[in-house]
Parts: sequence; structure tokens; C-alpha cells
Amino acid sequence: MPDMASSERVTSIWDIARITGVSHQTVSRVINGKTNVKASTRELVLRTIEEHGYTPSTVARALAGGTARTLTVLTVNTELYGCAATLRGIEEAARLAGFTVAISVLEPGAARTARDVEARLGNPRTPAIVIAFESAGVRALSALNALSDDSPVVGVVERPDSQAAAMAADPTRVWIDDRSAAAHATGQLLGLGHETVHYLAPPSSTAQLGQRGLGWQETLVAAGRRVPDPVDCEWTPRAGYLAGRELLVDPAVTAVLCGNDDLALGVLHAARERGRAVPDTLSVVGFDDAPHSAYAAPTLTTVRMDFEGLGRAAFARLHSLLEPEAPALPTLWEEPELIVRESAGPLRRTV
Amino acid sequence: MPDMASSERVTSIWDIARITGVSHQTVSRVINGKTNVKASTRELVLRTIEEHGYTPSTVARALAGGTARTLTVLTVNTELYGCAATLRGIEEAARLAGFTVAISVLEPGAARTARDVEARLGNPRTPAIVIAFESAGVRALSALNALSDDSPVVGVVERPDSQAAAMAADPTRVWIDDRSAAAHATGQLLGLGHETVHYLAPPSSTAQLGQRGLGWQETLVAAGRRVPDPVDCEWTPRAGYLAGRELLVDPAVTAVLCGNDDLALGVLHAARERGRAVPDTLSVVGFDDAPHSAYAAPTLTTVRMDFEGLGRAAFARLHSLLEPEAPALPTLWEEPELIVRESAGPLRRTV
DNA sequence: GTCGGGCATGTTATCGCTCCCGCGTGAGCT
DNA sequence: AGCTCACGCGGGAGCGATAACATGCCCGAC
Repeated sequence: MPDMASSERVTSIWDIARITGVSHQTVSRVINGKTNVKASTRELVLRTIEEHGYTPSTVARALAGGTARTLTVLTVNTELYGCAATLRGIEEAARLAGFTVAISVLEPGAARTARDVEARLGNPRTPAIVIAFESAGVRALSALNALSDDSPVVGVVERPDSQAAAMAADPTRVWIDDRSAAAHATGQLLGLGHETVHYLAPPSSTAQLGQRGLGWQETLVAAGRRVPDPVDCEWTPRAGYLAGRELLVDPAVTAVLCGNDDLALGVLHAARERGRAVPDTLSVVGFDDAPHSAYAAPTLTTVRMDFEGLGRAAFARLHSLLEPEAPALPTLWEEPELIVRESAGPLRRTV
Repeated sequence: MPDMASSERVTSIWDIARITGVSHQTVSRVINGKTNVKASTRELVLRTIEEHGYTPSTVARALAGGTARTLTVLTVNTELYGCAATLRGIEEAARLAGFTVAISVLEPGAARTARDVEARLGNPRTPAIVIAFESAGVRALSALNALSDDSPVVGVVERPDSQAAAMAADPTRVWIDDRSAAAHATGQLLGLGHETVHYLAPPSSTAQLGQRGLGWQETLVAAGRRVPDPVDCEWTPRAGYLAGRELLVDPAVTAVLCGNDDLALGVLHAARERGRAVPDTLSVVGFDDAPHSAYAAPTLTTVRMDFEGLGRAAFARLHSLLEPEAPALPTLWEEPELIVRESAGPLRRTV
């Protein structure tokens, strides 16, 4: 490695200034698109930059207190479809706006104090987006909010903290209304003739049933059906399989709503193992519409969630928090939609 | 609560110094664990820090030329299992070492010049890991290498640039030897009695067949079998489905090796549609062992890849590049392993 | 006794950039 | 002619940290 010879300092704004024959300030004005620069001077500076390959240091920029254009995403797991897709949405929007995106994974187990989270950001005022679909995220989010009440933090949450926050359209929170989607899915299953619907509950942001679970519950209650105990699960297909294996010994279980698609795949697997034909003797509905769900066997009926749109919206919120006069990006995302495929249908045979 | 009024400035090293009654340099020594500080002074400073909630600014640190402890991961798609898992491995190792991880997604289409990539990093000398499984990544990697020959960049690649690099154990590259794994999988399929094996080729890092494809090809050639044209595909299940639908009209196609699990799921779907029983009339083998592959129907025979280990190793390489005397982290990862499940087996019936 | 050397600490320079302020110039107004 | 003021531009002060150097101090060695 020939690294001895190269004490090469990267070209800085001063180098460009010296070469062009102007002050560093003028160079700064040019690269920031300020107006008070003569066109010819601007041209000259630009050419020098082009020739010498200069890139402004984001680090120095951030230190100097200019617009930081950096944000940190706190999330639990980059492999989970929901998180990954949201992250993708955030990154895409951020990159387009010239932001650098840092990520930091929250281990579900670790108790996160405000100090811990602060250390992640390297600076308490670093803009952040917290993907808070479950408790570790929620803890981190409230820790950040407690740290300073005006810190630029946007939460991607399961639901707003309060009715009031939802009504006031709290600009620091975005969420997908999956409660009504779950209600819709549950209603659909009941409409197919199922006596009741069982629910596999992934970790929620609260100790209680999550929004999806609530939508399921309220639909059953409204229809006067028996509400089975929800089954607590991890996010994995394996968890769905294990839960399914227990659940499906009971022939009365004919419809299962799963908190996400991975769980649903696990249940389908358990159904195969138990010899329960899907959808003839068992209906399974998932959540998320992960890319492979359309190719499961049977293809999975699921609720499509616009995570990327959600991520883009989260960034848009953060951006307008940071730079109020910034061009407003689209801050909307699609409502969840039930995608009907093969895994749910009317009962055709008894078990 | 130090500041209830929003005086907006974060506590800095100077504040701590002033409060404790020492110089800022001493505080710096304490937070960096330097030795030349009296125990009592250290204690004092530490307590002040604790009480006032101070976090060193990573930004200022980076500017000051100290160990930057920041790295950028360049990748194509955070949703793809291989990339996501590798990213997870990198992030985990980096976080443990106190590094901040930034990510930047490379759009496959865009032509990436060195300047483009440089702009992503905010500074040409920013440490980076490029996940270069396909061409966009490879382009970015070579652009970075061209920029400066000693920049701290590690590539997670499909294979080493040259035999020489592989022999010399180039510390700036990590890769999984999936060529022999593909060969093994192909051999396995031939051993089951298949006349030949077809291959669905995902985008490779070169214009040619990727390593997986080469392993497949050389095995067929060595066995004196006909080598069918590989079918070029995207990474998606949909691509696998479309390719499968065309391929499976030919009853002579009895074994398909797929460049990743998503493709394999698509092929399984196409098989179902065409009424081809798996594995009795068709064997399908995937690559990656994504979490849901074990729960596909039929469960997917696939090659397990230790992407997280690979990611950890990539970080370890980068770390030792940056701080030669840093504690050496484990830089090994598991070799790929064929996981035999239901989707591959001997021909039992003719179509 | 004096000198050299480690130790604990303070002082100053520097990193690359942005902000604030000030200076000259020429156009436009009175 | 005098005054203002926008324009184009430069000078210097930070931002929060680290690095290099400087300073006392105490202690053992010659």
C-alpha cells in the first residue's frame, strides 16, 4: 500500500479560492448558490472546482452550523420487510434532498436510556427518524423527545400518541392506519363464513394489543363473535409456524389473521404439515404484502402497506422541521389495501 | 436539567472544562482515555460529564482529524435479502466498535462517475464499504479506487478482481466463494438423476456469467452434459416466475438452479401453475437461504450464505485499515452450505 | 546542587466550512 | 454635488474537537 507518499490533503475551499484568485467566502457563496456573485466570477470558480475535483466537506459544513443535511434513522432490524422498506423510502427522499442518512440498529433487549440514544446520534440535536413499530423504537423515541422538546425528531409509529395529536396532525409523527385495514380484513374473513378469526400478534409498540390487533378485536366484538386469545409471536416465519402448529390442532380454527406476512407463511407451513387444505379448510391473511407473498403457495391474501411512501413522508416532515421554507415534498402515502389472493376463501370442507 | 430555557447550544467540551475548572484539553484527554491525567482529576471531569449530560460531537471530532469513526455503506437495494443481511452484519460490528454507519443507495441505472460517488461520501477520504454484488456496485467501487489509491474502502464483492488478489488475500476485498457452492448444488442435482440443470442468472458484477453461474457451468461441462443457455433475470420473485413460465413448457427441463431464493420462489409458483409437481417432476434449488425459504411450499433447497458474517468481516477489514493497531476482530465467515429441503429430489414421474 | 526527564496540565494552531461585518464602487435619487 | 444603497467581494470569528508544543513541578542521578 503506497500510503506513505500521500499526505495528500483533500482540496478545500481555500485551495479553490487561491487557485481562482478569489476569497474563500466567494467560493462558499458559489457552492451554496448565493446570489451576490458576479456571473463571470461564479463561472470561474465553478470551472476551477470542476477541474480540481472539489467536494465540500459535509463534516465541516455541519460543524460550521450551516444546514446539517444529515439524519440518523433508528430502527430495530434492517431485515424485517416493514423496516427495510420504510428505510428505503427515507433514504430515497433524503438522497434526493442531498441528505446523508446514518442508521443505527436498536437491539430489542437493551434498555435504552436517553443517554444511550443520545450517544447514537453523536450530538443531541442531530435530526433523526425513529422507526417505532415496537417497544424498543418507542422507548428510543420518547427518550429523544424527553431529551429536548424541540429536537428535530420524527417518529414512524404504529399510531399517534393521543387522539389530540392525531387531530392536530402532529408534524413529528407519521403512521399508517392499519387498524381499519385489520378491521376490514377481519370483516372479509367473517363474510366468507368463518365463525371467528384468530390472530397472531407480533410485538406491538405498547404492552397491549397493537393497532392491527385492535382492529381485529373490535370487528369481532361488533359482529358479536367470540374473541379468541391473540397469540403473541416474534416477527419470524418460524414463530408463525410454531404458533400455527399449536393453533391448528383445533378444527374450529378456520381463519387466522397474521400480524405480518412472515408469520402467515409460517402458518401456511403448519397447515400443510397438519394436512389442512388452504383455503378450503383454513383461511390465512397476512399483513405487509412483502414481495414474495404473491408467490407463496397458496398465494397470500394480505394487506398492502405503503412503507416506502411512509418513509418518504417521514423524511418530508423532518425536512420541513429543519428548513421551514424548503419545498414541500409530497407527504402522503397510500392507505392500506386488502390484496385478495388464494389463501383466504369460504369454507368448502370440514376438517 | 441544565438548560430549561432553550438556549439552544449543546454543552461542549469547553463547558465541561469551565465547570470542572480544568482546560478543555484535559477533558479531551479524559474522554479519550489518555493516560496522562491524575486519577482525581479524571474522576472530577467524569462526574461533571455525567451530571451535565455531555456527548462529544462526532462531527467536530471528524473535522479535527481524529479517528473519524464514521463509514458509509454503498449498496444497491436495502430490501434485497443479501444486501440487507450484509448491511446488518456491518452495522452490528460497526456499532460495537463505536462507528457511525451511513448508507447510500446506488440506483442501478444511473451512470456513476467518480465524482458522483465522491459526492455521496461528502469527503473523498471517508471510509466506505461497497456492497458490489452487481454492476452498479462494482462501478462505484472501481470509481472510488480510482479516486485515490489509498482511500479506506473495502468491497464486498462477488469474487476477487484477480487470482493474484485472491492469493495475496487482498485486505480490501471480502467475498463468499459461492462458485464451488453452485458447483456442489449442480452436482447434487445431477446426482439425483437429472439429465442437465437449467440456470436463472441474476444480474452479475460483470457482463459475463457470475460466479454462481460459472460454478454451474463448469460442473455441467465436467460431467459432459449439455449446457443450456442461462436465463437472465432480475432479483425478484416475479422475474423467476416469468422465466419459469417460459422454461417449464419444455418437459425436458427437470432441474432449475436459481441465482437467489426469490427467483426460486417464482419458479415454484410457475411450476404450480403449469402443474409440474415438485420435486417429483421438477427440482428447484435457490441461493441465500432467506428466512422464509424454509417455509415455502415445498420448502426450498438452497445454499446458505453467511452474509452477516461477511458484513462483519468487511467492517473488520476496514477497521484495521483505519486503525492498524485496533484489536483484530474475527474476519472469518462461514462457507456456503447446501441446505437440503423438499424442493429438490429424484425424478419420480415423467411429465 | 544542578541537570535531565517524566508527569500533569495549559496554550495555541488547525481542520474546512459558514456566519457576521465591513469595505469599495457605481448607479440612482434628491 | 452629495447621499444612500445595493452589489460584489474579502476579512475575521467562531463551530467543537484533536494535535503539537509549552510549562511548571517533583524526583532521582551524577
